[in-house]
Amino acid sequence: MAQRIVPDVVVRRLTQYYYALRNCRKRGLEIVSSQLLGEMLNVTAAQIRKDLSFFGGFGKQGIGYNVDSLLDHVQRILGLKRTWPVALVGLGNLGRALLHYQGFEKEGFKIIVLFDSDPGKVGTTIGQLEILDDKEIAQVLPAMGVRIAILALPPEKAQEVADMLIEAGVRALLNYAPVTLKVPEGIWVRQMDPLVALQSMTYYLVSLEEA
Amino acid sequence: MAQRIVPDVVVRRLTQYYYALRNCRKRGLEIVSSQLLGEMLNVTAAQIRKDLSFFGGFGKQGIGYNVDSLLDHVQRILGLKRTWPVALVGLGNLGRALLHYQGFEKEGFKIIVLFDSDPGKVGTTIGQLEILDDKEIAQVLPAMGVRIAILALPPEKAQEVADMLIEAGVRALLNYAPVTLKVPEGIWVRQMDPLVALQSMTYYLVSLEEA
DNA sequence: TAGATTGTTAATCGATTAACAATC
DNA sequence: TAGATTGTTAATCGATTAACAATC
Repeated sequence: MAQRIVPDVVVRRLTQYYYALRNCRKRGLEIVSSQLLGEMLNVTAAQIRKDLSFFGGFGKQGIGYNVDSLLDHVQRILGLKRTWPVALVGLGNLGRALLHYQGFEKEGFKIIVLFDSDPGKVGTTIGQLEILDDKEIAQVLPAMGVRIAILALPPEKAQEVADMLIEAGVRALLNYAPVTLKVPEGIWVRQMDPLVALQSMTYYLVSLEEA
Repeated sequence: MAQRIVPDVVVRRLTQYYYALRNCRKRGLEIVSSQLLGEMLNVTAAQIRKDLSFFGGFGKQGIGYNVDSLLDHVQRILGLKRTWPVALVGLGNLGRALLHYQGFEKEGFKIIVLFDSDPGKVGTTIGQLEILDDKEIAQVLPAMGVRIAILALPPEKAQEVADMLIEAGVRALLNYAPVTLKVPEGIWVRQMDPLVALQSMTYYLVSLEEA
């Protein structure tokens, strides 16, 4: 069956369903209805059923969804049933904090290679990993099968490094640099910019004061 | 004139316009058209005009928008013409990296108070700031007029701390903990979860392989 | 004046919600 | 069987885009 095109907003919600379902499992629930799942996530039951129907019929009429089975399907759809090797570029304060964050590995994202441009850092080792020079990306990365990179570097360097990474086979970028990256079709970028997030909330704080 | 209700998606795009306009100014542009702005941001010119029209008419027919003037308007609308005091909760690796990040202060967000629950950290000082105990939030925060808090703490504690912060006057939460916070109407949360971001990209990586 | 570009209205598109037949 | 809940279609809602009169 030809896969319909799935809106990105649905894919993003699917990650929420994934966490909600794990929560159900932790609570010992065997069956969950779209109703209950919706209450957990503040979305309508209809939306959950609609979203899931993009990928198949996973429930039973009159019953609901088997938590384990649906969780398994969602994991498979999102590609979470494997370990993804990840490149981390930039080992300043933020980069090092990300490297030490346990959550990535717990969820199957394993940082296997580090890059930085600072000659003072290149060649040094953190844990098991040596910091390589940015310039080596083209040389070492393709053989590693890395499709995901985390960018934790200054905004001036972000575009240049992104270009090199994409050239070396990376297809998904988690970008902490406050820059809108220009990437070709077929490359995915998620922006992790705390300033943008704050600056869109201050709008509401102002209108709060005025009210 | 009664302010029409502005969709959140418009507010978020406004932050993008803000950065694009700064870019224009840096490049020495005096005037910019919706066309050019759109090209810089990969949105249509019509959308930019529509978005701006929520707030007023800032351009001149036949000419375009004055960069300085529009930038000024956008800053005012977003509440970026002042300094916002910020509370930071959680001083693990991530919290400390955020504290040392220069970008916040440059953009007018000043971290003025630190909280943590670890007795080993409470009472110690980073830079000018002493780390206070989470339990003191209710006591010290209200007098400070802090409306914005950054949460960089373990998921188990996030909801509890969020509740205390809101009780103490916080209205906007930048949440790095991988938890969907339950907050009352009128409180804004932006989720900064790298795992969710990665997990929604792997979906596309999988379909890439299958293609 | 002629050309350009805004601000706004109308048309289109897509996403969300409601409704309900199918069925467990 | 009666009650519950899915999967799907149709209705609604909202956001984006196109078009164009106004006007610089």
